[in-house]
Amino acid sequence: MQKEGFSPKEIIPIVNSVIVKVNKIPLNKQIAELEKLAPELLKKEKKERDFTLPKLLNAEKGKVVTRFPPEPNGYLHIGHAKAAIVDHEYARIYDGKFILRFDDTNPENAQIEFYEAQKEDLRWLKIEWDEEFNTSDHLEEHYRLAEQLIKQDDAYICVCSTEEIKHGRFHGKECNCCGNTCGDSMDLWKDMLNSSVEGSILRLRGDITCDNTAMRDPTLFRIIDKPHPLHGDKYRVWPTYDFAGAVEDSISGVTHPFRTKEYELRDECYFKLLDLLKLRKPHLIEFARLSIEGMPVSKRKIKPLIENGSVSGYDDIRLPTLRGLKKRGILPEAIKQFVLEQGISKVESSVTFSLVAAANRKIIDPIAKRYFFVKDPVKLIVENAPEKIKEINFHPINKTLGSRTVKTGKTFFVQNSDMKELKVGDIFRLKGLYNVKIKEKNKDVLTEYADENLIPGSAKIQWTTDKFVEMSVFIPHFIYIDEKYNADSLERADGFAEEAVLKLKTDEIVQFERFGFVRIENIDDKITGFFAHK
RNA sequence: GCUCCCGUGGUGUAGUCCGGCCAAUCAUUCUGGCCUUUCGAGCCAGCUACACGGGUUCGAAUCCCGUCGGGAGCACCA
Repeated sequence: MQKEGFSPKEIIPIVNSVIVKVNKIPLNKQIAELEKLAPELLKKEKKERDFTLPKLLNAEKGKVVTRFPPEPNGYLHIGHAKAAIVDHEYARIYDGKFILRFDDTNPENAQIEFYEAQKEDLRWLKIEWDEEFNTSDHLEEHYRLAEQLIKQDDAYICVCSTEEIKHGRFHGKECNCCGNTCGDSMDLWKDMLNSSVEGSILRLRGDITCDNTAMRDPTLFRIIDKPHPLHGDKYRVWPTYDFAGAVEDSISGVTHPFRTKEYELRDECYFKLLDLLKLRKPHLIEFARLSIEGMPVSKRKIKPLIENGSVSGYDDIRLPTLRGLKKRGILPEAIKQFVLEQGISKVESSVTFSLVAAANRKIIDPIAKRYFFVKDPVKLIVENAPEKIKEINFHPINKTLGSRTVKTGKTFFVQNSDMKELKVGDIFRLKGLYNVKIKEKNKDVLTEYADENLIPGSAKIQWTTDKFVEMSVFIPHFIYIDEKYNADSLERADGFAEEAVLKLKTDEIVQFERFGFVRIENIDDKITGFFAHK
């Protein structure tokens, strides 16, 4: 508009006067007029939102490299899944490379079993990596770079106590070690590596008065005299996260490293280190941690529960670990969908589990077989019951799932809660079978056969015959409420399932009609269910 | 205390960089209806949001200043 010589200032008054005129016309005439002039403006079309991740800055097809850098110190949870999925997804979108890197530079944390366990978790998520390595395998290179920093006098050895260092950093005061020359530091560094000196650390010469406290001469290397799960006693000087993370991202060619936003303050340190080392600088991106309401992710909260037996282990269905989610019948595809829906914003938020459930339901509803499970069963007798051999489909729409055949007599079991809703004289339908009329409600419920025609609006409830299978379904609830462990977080629903569930195998996810989606597990020949969601 | 990040309906999220196409997206939840031999799915409708206060501008969710609220960091843990 301005290009054509008009300015908004000139046009706005004209527009305003026209609006006044148009508004004087009755609404229905306005609509009629618009219908003639531009009918397309009257339709409001629904926009579809796609859940692809936003474009990456400085990204070129074929040249994007991402990485997922877990510390092998536990099983992966939904938070890891977010990082891994985002990393993996970007590499895929840009035809790039995705690296799995174990950040195992603290022998006190790294544990041998978790290298493989985490890979299993990733494979279950259907995440494949193009390259895999351990940061601990690059230690010699880290040492070389450390020495480079010392030679440049950009780092120095500090032998002060933790307390002194803390104090100095807090008040922005240098310690005496800061005056160490590069010669001094190099000698002390060699001592760290080769002798049994204790307590020395290598510190970056940052800025002890910097507003960003992460820059107040952060620790780059420290001594940890503990055998490493992969390298044993070979090394005792280990890089900290600040050093190892920056260096590894750079030298392994990562172009777009992602991390959670609690590291944001360390960005400055990250880039300063790479500057001093004359290494390539990747494009760092931070996002908020992902947390699900009532399902804590932190080890601080989960570990005690495992140790005191409040939960069965890291695969407890109340936990947001990948193993826990798997156990309750959440599919990896649903987790991926859920994560991508959340995107990579920096807003700290707590998401309801129903978003996970919705994603999962969308996938399993069309393919999950339906079965009858009767919670808190009561006996139901049908007078004049015709003996039937009835074939009932496993799915209302998806006929390829087949059917089962049930032989019925006059004894059934139905849910106590359903019977409470009905009174003597009511007619309801044994779902898939026929109608019955309630005659008496005592300990058992006495009914009589009441025709087979469908009665619109009547209750249709699930049932079993007297050939039932006793089983329990475990239902998870919030494990933490207001920062407190919820002792009622695991509910057990006991009841009778129809005989056909005996043919189910471990890991099958079915729907118990009017109950919910349940993953089946055969434990010691006893069939058990784990509740996923409604 | 200091520094940094964040603030869009009940819950998430798009839009914020680069002001106008935003009487604000999509999902989920909830409510009502339709449909259905499930309380599931599907379909339709509805509710509810730019934290607050100033400023800049013809025009602000978007830019500036301030306030408030939430989070993070101030580790020899990542």
